Amino acid sequence: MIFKSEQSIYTQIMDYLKKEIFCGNYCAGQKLPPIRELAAQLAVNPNTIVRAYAELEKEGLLFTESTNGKFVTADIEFIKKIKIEYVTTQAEEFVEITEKCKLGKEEVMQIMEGIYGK
Amino acid sequence: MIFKSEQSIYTQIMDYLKKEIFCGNYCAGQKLPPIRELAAQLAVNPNTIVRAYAELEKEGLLFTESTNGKFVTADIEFIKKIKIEYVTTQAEEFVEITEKCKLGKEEVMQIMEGIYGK
Amino acid sequence: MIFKSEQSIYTQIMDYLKKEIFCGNYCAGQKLPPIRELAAQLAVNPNTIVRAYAELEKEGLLFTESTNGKFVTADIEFIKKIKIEYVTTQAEEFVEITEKCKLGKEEVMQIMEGIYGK
Amino acid sequence: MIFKSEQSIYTQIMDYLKKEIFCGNYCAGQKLPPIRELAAQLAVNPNTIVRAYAELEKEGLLFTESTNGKFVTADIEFIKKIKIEYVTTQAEEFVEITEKCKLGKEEVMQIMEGIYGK
DNA sequence: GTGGTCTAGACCACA
DNA sequence: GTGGTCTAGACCACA
Repeated sequence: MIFKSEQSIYTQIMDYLKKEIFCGNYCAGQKLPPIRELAAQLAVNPNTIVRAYAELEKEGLLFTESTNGKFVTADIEFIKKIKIEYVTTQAEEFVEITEKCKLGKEEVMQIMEGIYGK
Repeated sequence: MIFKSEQSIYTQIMDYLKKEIFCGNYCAGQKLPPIRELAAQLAVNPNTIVRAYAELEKEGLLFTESTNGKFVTADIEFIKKIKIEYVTTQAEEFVEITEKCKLGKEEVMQIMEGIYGK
Repeated sequence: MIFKSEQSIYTQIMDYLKKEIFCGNYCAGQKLPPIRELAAQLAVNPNTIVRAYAELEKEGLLFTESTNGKFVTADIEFIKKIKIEYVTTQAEEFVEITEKCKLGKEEVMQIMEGIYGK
Repeated sequence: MIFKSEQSIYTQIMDYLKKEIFCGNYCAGQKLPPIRELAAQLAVNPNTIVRAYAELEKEGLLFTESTNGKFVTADIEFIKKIKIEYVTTQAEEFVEITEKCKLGKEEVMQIMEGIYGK
C-alpha cells in the first residue's frame, strides 16, 4: 500500500479552473482573471497560478494574448471534447472502485438510477 | 475554494481495509493481521493501526477477541450494507461533478455505458 | 470472581468531566479548558485528554470549534437525558448489590429514606 | 483530581466474602474454605486470603477454631447489622453521586421506583 | 503473542 | 494559541 501524497496545489487549481470552464463560469473566448488577482483570491503564491495557467495552455484550453492576459479557447467543440474526457476519467475511476468491490454493471446502474431518482 | 490537505494516514488505512473487506480479500469472520504486523508491513506506527482498527470497530465492521486478535464481522448482510453505502457515496460525488459540468442524466449514462461497453 | 483491574485514566477523566457537566460546573455551551491546559492541570499527557474529549464528543456531550476549542453541547435536554441515564446505571448497580444481599424493595427504600432523613 | 489507584486485591476478596455471607451462601456458623483452597480457586496468593480472613475476623464476622479452620460467626443479628451497614454505605455513595448531579430526593426516588417497576 | 493504554514530544493546519 | 495526527517506545492484562 502506498500512501497518497498530498495533491499539489497547482493541479487542484487546474481542476478548479477546468470545472469553471466546463460549467460556463468562464466562457469560450473569455478573459481569465490576472495572475495576481487569482493568486490573491485563492490565497496562494502567484507562481502557482502561473504554473496552472501554463499547464492548461499546454492542454489547449487557454491561450495567451501577449500583453493582454490569458483567455479561454474560443473552440467550443474542443472544450466539449476535453470536458467529456475529464468526466469519462472520473467515471472510470468510479467504475474501478465498484469493480474492486465486486459490483457488476447492473448493481452500479441501479445505484446511479437511485441517485437520479431522488 | 478550499484546498484539500493531505488525508490522514489512519483514514487511508481505514479505506484500504474497507476495500479489502468489500472485495472479500478479508472475508466475514476472518482474522485480521495483528496490529504490530500490519504496522510493520505498512511501515507506520502501531498506534496508527490501533486507531484505524478502532474506528472500523466503531462502524461495526470489526470485532475484537480479547487476546486473540481483530476479526471481520461475521454479519455478511451488514458488510453488504456498508459496501452499498460506500459505493453510493462515491457515485454521488461523481454525479456532483457531472452536474457541475452541466451534463444531464442521459449523457452521464451514455458515458457509463461506454465504459462498460469496452 | 474476576478482580477489577485499574480503570484507565482517560475513562476516569471522562467520568470527571461528565460530572462537572452534569452538576453545571461546565454549563451548556461553555468552553472547556484547552487540551494542553487540562493535561498540565491533571498531570497527564495531552494525548490522554485528547482521547477523553474525543470520546465525550462521540457521545454528543462536546463539540469542537476548529481552532477555537472544545465546548459543552448547547443542548440542555440532551445533557439532562445523559445525566439521567448515568444516574440510572448507578442506581441499578446499587440495587443489584441489595438484591445479592437478599434485601427487598421495602428495606432498600427504608435505607434510602434514612439517608435523606438525616 | 486524584486518580483512583487500583483497589487492593485483599479488599476485593473481603467484599466478595461479605456478600457471600450476607446472601447466605456462607451461613452463620458455617466453616469457610481452607486458605489454600480459596487461594487456588481465586488464583491469588494464599497470603492475600490470610489477610482478608484476618480483617473480617477483626470486624467480628469470622472466628477461628484453632486447628479446625475459620468459621462464619453464629450471631445472626450481628451479620444482619453489618449487612445493613454495608448496604447503607453503598446507598450513601450512590446518593452522593446524585447530589453531585443536582438531583433531589424526588427525582432519585422516581429512578429507584423505575428500576423496581421493571 | 494478543490488544490496550500511556508518555514525551514532534509537526501540521487553521486563523 | 487552538486542536489533530503521528512516531517511538514503554508497560500492562490476559491466556
